[in-house]
Amino acid sequence: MGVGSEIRPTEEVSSESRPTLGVDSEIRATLGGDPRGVGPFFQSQRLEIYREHFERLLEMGRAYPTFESAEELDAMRTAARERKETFRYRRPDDYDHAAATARMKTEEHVLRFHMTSEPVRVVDEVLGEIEFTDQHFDDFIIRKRNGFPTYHFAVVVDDELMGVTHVLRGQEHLNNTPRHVGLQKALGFATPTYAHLPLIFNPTGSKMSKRDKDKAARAACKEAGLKASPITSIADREFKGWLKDKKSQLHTEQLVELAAHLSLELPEIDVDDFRRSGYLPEVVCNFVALLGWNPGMKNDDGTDVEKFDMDFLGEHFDFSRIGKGPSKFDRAKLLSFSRDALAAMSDGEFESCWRAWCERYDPSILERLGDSFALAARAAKLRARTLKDAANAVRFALVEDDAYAFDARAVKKVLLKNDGEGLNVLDGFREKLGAIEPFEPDAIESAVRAFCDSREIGMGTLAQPLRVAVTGSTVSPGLGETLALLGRERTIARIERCLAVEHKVSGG
RNA sequence: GGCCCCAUCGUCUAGCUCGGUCCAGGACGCCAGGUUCUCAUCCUGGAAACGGGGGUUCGAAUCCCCCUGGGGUCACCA
Repeated sequence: MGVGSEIRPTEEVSSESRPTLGVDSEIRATLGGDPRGVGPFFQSQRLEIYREHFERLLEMGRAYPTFESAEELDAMRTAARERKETFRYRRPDDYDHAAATARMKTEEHVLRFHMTSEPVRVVDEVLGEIEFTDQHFDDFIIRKRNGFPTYHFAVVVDDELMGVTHVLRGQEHLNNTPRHVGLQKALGFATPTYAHLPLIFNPTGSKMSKRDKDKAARAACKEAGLKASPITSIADREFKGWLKDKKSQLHTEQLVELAAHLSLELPEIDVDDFRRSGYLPEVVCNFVALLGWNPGMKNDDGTDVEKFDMDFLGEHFDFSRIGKGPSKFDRAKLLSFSRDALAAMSDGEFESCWRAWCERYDPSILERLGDSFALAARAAKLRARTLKDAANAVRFALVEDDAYAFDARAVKKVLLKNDGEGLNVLDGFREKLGAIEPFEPDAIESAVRAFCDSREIGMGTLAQPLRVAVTGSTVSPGLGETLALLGRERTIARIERCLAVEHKVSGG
């Protein structure tokens, strides 16, 4: 969801960027820097800026070089674990700064920040005051062997230079805060206001992560026993590497294609995933805001205020009402919010939203519906939980007239029962079809009603056989809408096909 | 394991700051009815929670302590 992430000016920003509530596009638009002089936004281009601050820290003795290899550090960690101790890198008591800085001129090294043992008090807007006392601070790395700053160093410098006053991030960053504060103090920077937001979990209880999509896809691939890449957009070699490395990620486009190939529903994680799944952006915003925050207001009918827009959020949002505990992402409730929002739209609004979604994600729907799209939108609106889901309501109209199957139970119950009463009624009504004018929902329903009245039968006695005849199932939108959507020709064709096919069944 | 954070129905939460109006309210989901040509919608009703134990108090969901539970974090990732 991007909530736990920070948008950092890293080397990887362009490939790994996540559109987070529209912020990303702005940042990308100014990658080279902006009029305030805060850019450039590529770490490689900022190295000179960082270098200056590394120097300062080095001079005041708060930064120092260390020369252990990654393997040596690993060994030290393992040894510490065996002694049941937490591994902490601390500057040796006999550390000789002059010697070390001389040595760093010729040897590969990393730079570490020397944390003092002075307690760090963090004032967090949602958690309150937290004191990180113990001497458990370690001297963390601020510059890697390759000369690039680590995240901890980069955030602190970048935030200062960008004039960042408020840092909102996931609670997973809470333990990093004393490091950042320590760095800020050493560098003489101001400490921004911190607000650590509660984490969001999957219904299973695991942390919601952008890697979840890869995880799901990987599991499906293994399930299917796939050894080689099934699609051209993923090179075989890349595919195999991805299968093996649990931390690797494919591009969204590749994942989407792979999921389609496996008929797998990818979990929605990024804002874009939700859009693809047919959720309105404003609904997602509303829902996510409600995870961990609550306006604490009542509606006139005594229910809680839960549905609101960005304006409301802008006016009422405040840190003090943010929950402290993590929350699980409840798909069912999101779906409910989504359905309500779609249903609350005018027919016209829904039609254009759905059309836009189809254009972007499934143009074939547009082609198949053609001029009937508006009618289909009307039929689908009340039945759609998401824009993606909308097509299901009118699925019957998307297939060829002889390509849908008749549900066996429906046929038995609706058409064949009572010596084929359904088929007889259907046959009787078929003749009336030519006379309905215009062939639109209201007129069609009137005709159905009139026919039933004249025969003194209930609406259902005709409606259900008709529905099964033209859709193959007992479920569809209102009868008028269903028939109108197909049009007169197709309706008649479908009824005739049904009568022909079922004749054999009932005869046998 | 060390450190840090958290703890009300299955889920999201209101209530906790200023203890009594809370035998705990709402929403989603679930169950049972009703309306309707099916589905969906809509309406009515229902089951469902203050993790446990100690305090403080006339009185605790609300304050304090302990336990338990959940989570986060311990990288030359961000």
